[in-house]
Amino acid sequence: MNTTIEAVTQKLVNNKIKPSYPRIKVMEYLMKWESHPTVDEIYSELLKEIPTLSKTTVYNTLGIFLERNLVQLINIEEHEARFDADISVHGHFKCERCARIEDFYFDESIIGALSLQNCFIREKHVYLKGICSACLDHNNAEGGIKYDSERN
Amino acid sequence: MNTTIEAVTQKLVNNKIKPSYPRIKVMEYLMKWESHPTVDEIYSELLKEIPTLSKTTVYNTLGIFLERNLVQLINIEEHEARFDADISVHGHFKCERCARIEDFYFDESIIGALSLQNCFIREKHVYLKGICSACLDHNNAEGGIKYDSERN
DNA sequence: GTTAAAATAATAATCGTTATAAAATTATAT
DNA sequence: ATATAATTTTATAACGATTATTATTTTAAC
Repeated sequence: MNTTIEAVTQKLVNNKIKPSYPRIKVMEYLMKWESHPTVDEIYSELLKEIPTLSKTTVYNTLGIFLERNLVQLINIEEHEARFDADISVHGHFKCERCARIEDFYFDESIIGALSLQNCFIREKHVYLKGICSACLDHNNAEGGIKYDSERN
Repeated sequence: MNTTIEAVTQKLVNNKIKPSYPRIKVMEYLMKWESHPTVDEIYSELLKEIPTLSKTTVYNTLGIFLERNLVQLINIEEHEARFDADISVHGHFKCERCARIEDFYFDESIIGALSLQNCFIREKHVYLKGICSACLDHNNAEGGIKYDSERN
């Protein structure tokens, strides 16, 4: 993914968003670090580069990006909005132990079937919670709780 | 589904939850009306029958039910926790127009595949947003916006 | 350069939820 | 039965993420 200032600027301009410095930086951050950051993470990280930045601006900016469908809102935990610049339909797995969020991909035709015929579907969200393989390994090494690891 | 007081009481007792009146009523409400209510909906509805009820009790009760895995938390809209007494893996479709939430079922083996090998998966959540068929019909009758209705 | 529009920042308000502490209820032991 | 302890419920306050409001700054138009 091209995350140069020019490319990000172009992306904003293409979507009729005036490419102000804060906007460029927020988008750049989302594209560069695909960590599904919270507002606070974005804010405190960018504050290092933009000392005058306010959290309101981050909220406003993300609101615009959502409206224009440049990012998607990830709603895994109540009271913790996260943002993803990858707007393709994909799933998120959150590890309850290390809190990391992993992307995963699937054939999106599998959902939205059956009873939902004749609906207009705008958004598809899939998320899982559990313990990631790395944390399972640690847990097992320490002789912790026994979890059934899932094999597909 | 059996939603008599006795059956609900039994359900709580089986899960080592003391079957107090508020708890029975909250569970009964969730089982009877499969509308995925918010805390406020549960609270204001039950207040009619239990005038001394406090919202804290509803929160506490739902918290216990979540812990014991008697209900699941539905996280479709930020700032609007909803609860579902159907803990089977199934999806929710929320109509952006009429706000109704429809259940839908799918083969759960389809998610959690691929990259998530060796993870322990505790929860699977799938939700969609869009316009339901009824609202699409109204919209079309009124000559509103054109949506592509989805046919699977 | 001056004026108008837009974006940003600072501040306050809102609202769902959680925490705390008091009151009421229920269970236990004598 | 009654006193005591434990649990549950209630009332109240606190919290924190988000939103609204207003002022300030920046950008664009003339």
